[in-house]
Amino acid sequence: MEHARVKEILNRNKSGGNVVIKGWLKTARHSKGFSFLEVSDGSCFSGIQVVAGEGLDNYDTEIKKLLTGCAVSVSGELVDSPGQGQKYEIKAEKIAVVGLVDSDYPLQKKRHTYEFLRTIAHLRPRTNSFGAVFRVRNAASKAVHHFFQERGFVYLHSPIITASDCEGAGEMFKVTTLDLKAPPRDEAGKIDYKQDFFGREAHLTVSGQLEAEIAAMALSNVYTFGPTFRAENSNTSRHLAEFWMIEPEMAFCDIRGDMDLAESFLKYVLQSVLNDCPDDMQFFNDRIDNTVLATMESIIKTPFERITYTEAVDILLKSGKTFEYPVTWGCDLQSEHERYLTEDHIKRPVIVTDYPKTIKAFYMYLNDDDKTVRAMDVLVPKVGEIIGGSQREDRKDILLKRIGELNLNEKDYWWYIDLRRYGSVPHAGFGLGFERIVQFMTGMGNIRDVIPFPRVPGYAEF
RNA sequence: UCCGCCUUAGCUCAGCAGGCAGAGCAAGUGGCUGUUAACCACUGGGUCGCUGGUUCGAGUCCAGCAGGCGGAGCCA
Repeated sequence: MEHARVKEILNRNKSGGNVVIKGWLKTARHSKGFSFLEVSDGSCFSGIQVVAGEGLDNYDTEIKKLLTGCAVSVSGELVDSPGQGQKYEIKAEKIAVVGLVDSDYPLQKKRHTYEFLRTIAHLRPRTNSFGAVFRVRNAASKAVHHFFQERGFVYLHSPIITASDCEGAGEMFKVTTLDLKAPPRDEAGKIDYKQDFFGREAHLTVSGQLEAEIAAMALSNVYTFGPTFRAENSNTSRHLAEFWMIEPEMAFCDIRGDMDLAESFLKYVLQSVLNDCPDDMQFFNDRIDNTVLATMESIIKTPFERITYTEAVDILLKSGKTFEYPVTWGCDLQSEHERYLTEDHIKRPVIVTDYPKTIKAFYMYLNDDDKTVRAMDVLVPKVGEIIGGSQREDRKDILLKRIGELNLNEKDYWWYIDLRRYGSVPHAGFGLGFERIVQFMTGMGNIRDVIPFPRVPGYAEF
């Protein structure tokens, strides 16, 4: 008899019949003559209570000794539970002990700190919190693909190793097979990367955007969703050295279409997670952050505010608030500014557009004022910037001028410039850190707790 | 990288005025016929982060280092 998942059993509309489940004990309560075992298989937030009586042939030898964490296979009858707190329970007819635990099993029935659980990342998926996090992460991931697939976007696998050092977004990890103790040198005494694996310097990708633009110029609408690496020495609750990024790119699209896509994307993913993981989301709302459900629902319902950078600066100047970093037109918006805009002033997500060209990347579309570019940042309460995007500069002469102004080397961008020579069209896209959105939905304070195995400066265990 | 706080049993934490190292949970043993972080009793469990200093005496005071956390910068 094939075994059932706990989720399916709990969703049944009536008890009765024989079931087989396999899972791990969340807790075991032993009394004289019988035991209650709560078995979880990760299929949903809740486990199911198993009642084991002393009539079982291995009751004295095995069942009585079961501890939290033991793996079991249970077959029995699904019955209505007379106790409080659960609809059904399983009256065990046979319990096979599949895997015992040593007595130093670190997970207990009480609350653990997230700091401690990070040190046992191989066991933390078994906790309520992390089970819920990973199910929500999965649901969000599924929603990302569904959203784009339903709209005819092509999933593009952009490279993880890149030899172009022109991506320009942050510090990169080097990829090499050279002997670091004695690398080959050229005549000037510099490391000779011609002898390296790729015949040139190579790095882990910091963005798939430029490759996504290539694909968009043929397939019209594409998206990437893959691992991304930043070698920055960032020690914060919002940064990882390895994270997952989503980058859609649309041909024949301007900044307005980009904003529309970003807004419907966020709403879609949030709604999908609410639909797929109601119990997990209820848990986050009850135990982690009692505003997550209300915030998500209001984001889904309310149109996002849209303001320009210039308007944002005005709002900040007129706010009467003193910020640690003073606001002037031309400065980059700091976390405190973004938070004031989205949390205090507008009180919902806001898309800020048309930033000064001096604080944005070379590839963003230059406005007619010659001062601002068609960039857009989506700011949400609590997290701040969750999406950053832009309409891309599709005019070759202006792109070349911008590359010159920023003292970049045209040669490094030869293929990117080529795209502006061969059938160039207006196009736009954005980037989104996947963990940021999972953080936002779950209310988890530290980004290290929404990815199974976090990589941060000084730490890559597991 | 900068600023601040923290580090005592497997976990969460007390401890003070510088004078024998504590509790709850977990684990072990026993008890209990419906539990829900079950309950009751008993037992075992410690390099008080590391190094140095002050002192008759340091978990406690001082310095340095390491690790963790929070905030900031960089950024998604």
